[in-house]
Amino acid sequence: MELQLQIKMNEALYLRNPEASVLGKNILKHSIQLIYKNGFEAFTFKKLAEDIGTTEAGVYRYFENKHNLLVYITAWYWCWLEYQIIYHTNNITDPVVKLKRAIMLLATTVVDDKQTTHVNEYSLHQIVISEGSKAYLTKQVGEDNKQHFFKPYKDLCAVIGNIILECNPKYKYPRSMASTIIEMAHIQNFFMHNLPALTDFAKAKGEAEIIAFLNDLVFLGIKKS
Amino acid sequence: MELQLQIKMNEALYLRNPEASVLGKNILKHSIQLIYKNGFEAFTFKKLAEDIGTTEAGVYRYFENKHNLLVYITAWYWCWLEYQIIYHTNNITDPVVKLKRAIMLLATTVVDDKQTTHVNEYSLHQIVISEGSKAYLTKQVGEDNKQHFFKPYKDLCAVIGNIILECNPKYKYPRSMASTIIEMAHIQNFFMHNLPALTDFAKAKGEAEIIAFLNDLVFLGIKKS
DNA sequence: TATTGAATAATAGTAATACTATCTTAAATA
DNA sequence: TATTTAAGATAGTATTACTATTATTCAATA
Repeated sequence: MELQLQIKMNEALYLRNPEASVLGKNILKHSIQLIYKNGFEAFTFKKLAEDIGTTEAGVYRYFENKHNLLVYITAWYWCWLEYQIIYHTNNITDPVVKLKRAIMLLATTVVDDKQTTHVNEYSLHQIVISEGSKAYLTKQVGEDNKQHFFKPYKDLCAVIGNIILECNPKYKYPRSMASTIIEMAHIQNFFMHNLPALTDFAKAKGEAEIIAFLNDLVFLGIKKS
Repeated sequence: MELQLQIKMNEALYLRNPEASVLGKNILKHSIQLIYKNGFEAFTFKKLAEDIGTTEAGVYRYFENKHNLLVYITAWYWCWLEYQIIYHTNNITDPVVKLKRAIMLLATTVVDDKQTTHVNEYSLHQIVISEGSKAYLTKQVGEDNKQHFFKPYKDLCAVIGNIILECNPKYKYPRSMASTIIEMAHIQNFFMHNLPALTDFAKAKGEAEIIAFLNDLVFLGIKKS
């Protein structure tokens, strides 16, 4: 049996649902490829269209602009990751073990998930690391937020925040700690690979060390006194 | 006596030293104004030139492109901040007090420094919060790093990392902890103002709470066991 | 079978962006 | 005074980020 994991996205993010047609799925697949390869700045709908074998106008029928497409694919990633975390912590009772598992999932290089043929999760994870924050670091963040573009990120943050509260119901900053873990899992990874002087991690065994650092940070930080 | 604080910047960042001429200083001043007001995406050399009363070509004689200008002004900020931290922790002997002071300086809204007439530190601080990471979140980060564009950030990180080591010489992640503090001082501030669900801070007494959170994070994290 | 409609393809066009080039003038310096 | 240097003025180009229009395909419905 093969389950098709379908993620329901905010309709305000697109003009036409990209997961509901062949062209739409191609737009997602090739966007992820191109942004991963050349970065978001160099990414244009024209290049994307050429890559797919359609026209610029074709892409514009799905997404208003490339910013919304970036928000879409990062939001998709947060949804997917929340699902992964809930799935992999499902019947764990100890919240400490749960939180450790969540941190591991956040900080580990993702392997491509065959359930979603039109999304390469590995590339998408790398995009979230390098380009993810550009989705909200804009002047329109307020407008975008009103349209609930960032709900998937907030939901993930809430899930992790709640595990933190399970560990220590008296901890005062569960959501800030959660967003710190999420951001740092990515930023420390980026620094390790690109600006290693900002970290204490060797590229070789990098990920394990990032996880150790985050575990240290969290469990010492939220410890009951 | 008025001391003129002169910050010596990496020469690879500019074509002509902007701090050495009236036009150059105007470019810095008005860039900061415009980027603060409209964001980096909407910022163009044409608009900047119009704002100053010069021509696009005039601006291009100082900076190769707007990316380098962003790197320049953020690097300037890191230099300035490092100076502030060193100045304000100068004759403090207790490293814990030192570190607290540094965190406060990192997380507090900056007041404009009258010593530097062509740089509005308040606006620049806001730019570093909202646009700062775009300086390194690019495909050229490797190239830029080879030219030492990010040295000021690394130096600041090293200064804070060393204070951390003074507090606990055995702590394993001084640099990652330092970059975490720096990044989080800004990101939590951004989230608090724009995506408050990702934090536990009320806009009202916000900054004090961010400082409390960071202190918590750091001092529990680096405590000798 | 004919008709409709939805998705897509093909083409064209525009304003703005991110530059480069060249020429002139004005000021500073040797 | 001659010469270098900075700045101003103007023009031009390829690319980007769109919008608009028309034509084609194909499947569902009357």
